[in-house]
Amino acid sequence: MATRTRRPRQRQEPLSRERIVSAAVALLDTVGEGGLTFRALAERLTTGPGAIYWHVTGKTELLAAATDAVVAPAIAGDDADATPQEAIRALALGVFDAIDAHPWVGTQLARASWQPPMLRVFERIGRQVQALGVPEAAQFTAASGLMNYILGVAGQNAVNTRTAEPGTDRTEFLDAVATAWSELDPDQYAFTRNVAGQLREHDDRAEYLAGIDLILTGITARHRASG
Amino acid sequence: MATRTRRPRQRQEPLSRERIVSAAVALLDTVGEGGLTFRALAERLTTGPGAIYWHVTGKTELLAAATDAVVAPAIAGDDADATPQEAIRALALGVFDAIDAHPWVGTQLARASWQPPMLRVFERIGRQVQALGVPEAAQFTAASGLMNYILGVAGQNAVNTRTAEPGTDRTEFLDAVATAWSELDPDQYAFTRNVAGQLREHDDRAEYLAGIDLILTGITARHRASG
DNA sequence: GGCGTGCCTGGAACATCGTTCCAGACGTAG
DNA sequence: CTACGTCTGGAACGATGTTCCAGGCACGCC
Repeated sequence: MATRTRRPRQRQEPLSRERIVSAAVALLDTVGEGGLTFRALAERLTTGPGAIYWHVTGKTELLAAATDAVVAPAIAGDDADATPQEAIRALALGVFDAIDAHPWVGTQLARASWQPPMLRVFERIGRQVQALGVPEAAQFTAASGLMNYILGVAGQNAVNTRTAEPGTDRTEFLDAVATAWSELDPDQYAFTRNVAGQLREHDDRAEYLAGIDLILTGITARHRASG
Repeated sequence: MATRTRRPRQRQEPLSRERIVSAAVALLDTVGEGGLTFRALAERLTTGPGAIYWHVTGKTELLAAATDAVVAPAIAGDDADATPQEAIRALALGVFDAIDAHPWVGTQLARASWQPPMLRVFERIGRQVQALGVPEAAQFTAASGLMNYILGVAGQNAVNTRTAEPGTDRTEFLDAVATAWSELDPDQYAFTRNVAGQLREHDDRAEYLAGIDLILTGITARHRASG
């Protein structure tokens, strides 16, 4: 009988950190944030909850790893031949699209900035801010301003997709909110009522970019010869 | 014996929604987000968990009510005689200070925008954006840009105070992060290393306001005669 | 005065979660 | 063949949000 020594356990596959993280991502994508359970994860991997803890310290680390696994590739582009503005826009869009594809990432990014994924974003933004000619003393302010805006939108997108019931479409949800807005008290909420229509029609992505541009305009306008 | 008819139950006080909410705020302030438990809350009110559910539908509503109770008074000022910029700054500072005093509010605001507290902020910001002379088509973008920035900072403040161990001071925490930054790989994280010093010295409040000003500059610069 | 009715209480119980524990299977080195 | 360290997975623990329900209390009606 041939030696079966080289088989990697005769189980299907030997359960590794990578397999766990990718199963977690799949679970999060299909069942949402609340669906990531060590028991559900164990079932998906045909094992028990205890086995997972051998490869991962806990849920916090697992979520961080899952987030990094999704965001890292999304922001990996080169800014070689692009204006600083274009590079920042591209970077911001990378984050946006990652969240759009995996809504749970929004919550996670907002909760765990200063960790690998967002730290990478911060570094990339900072370099472009430098390239923009912002004086050194103002670079931190400019970069973290952009970061905070991005994180704010991240959280909002997460909220919007979480609030919407699983079945309903995103446009239905916006429609519902817009309708609620237009029924607010005309005295107390004059402005909100007024822009309810714009909320209904607006394009998330475009609006997001417009916000980025607003900040970029502010940054460049302030640090120019005669501003 | 005098009639004891008019006494409001001879228990201490008859347990009302207000009493529950204010106990929840007190609990959140002392023990943090994770400390708000229906059991702990019941003990504080010398009752059982079940009684609370008669006045409040669940934890979500309780958190929302607690947040509103803290934020509503914090943003209740009149913008009568102030420039739009000043009014927006004052409003933003109101939110900031509320979060500073009650860190759990940050998480909550970021999670539940489009609800009473943040809706009020949105309305107030919107009016000032109007007063700024922003054309109608761009008002929604400007107002939600500001909102998203505020919500981003809200989330970050919450993260910063949550991450820091209960005992450590905030400056210690910043110091630790700054040190970690300055020990990053010089090639991969040149910019981040560079601004580590600014992170250590920076004033949260001032930095926050600077971000607001950046966006305000962007808004006004864009919508001016020859922009 | 009795007495039912409905608001409100609070303790027990349930389902589920993150996490820990541990007996044992597996492959490898001696 | 045996001993050991790696890895498994099911059971069990403590805590949580929530539901259930038997009972207490004040008030309105006879």
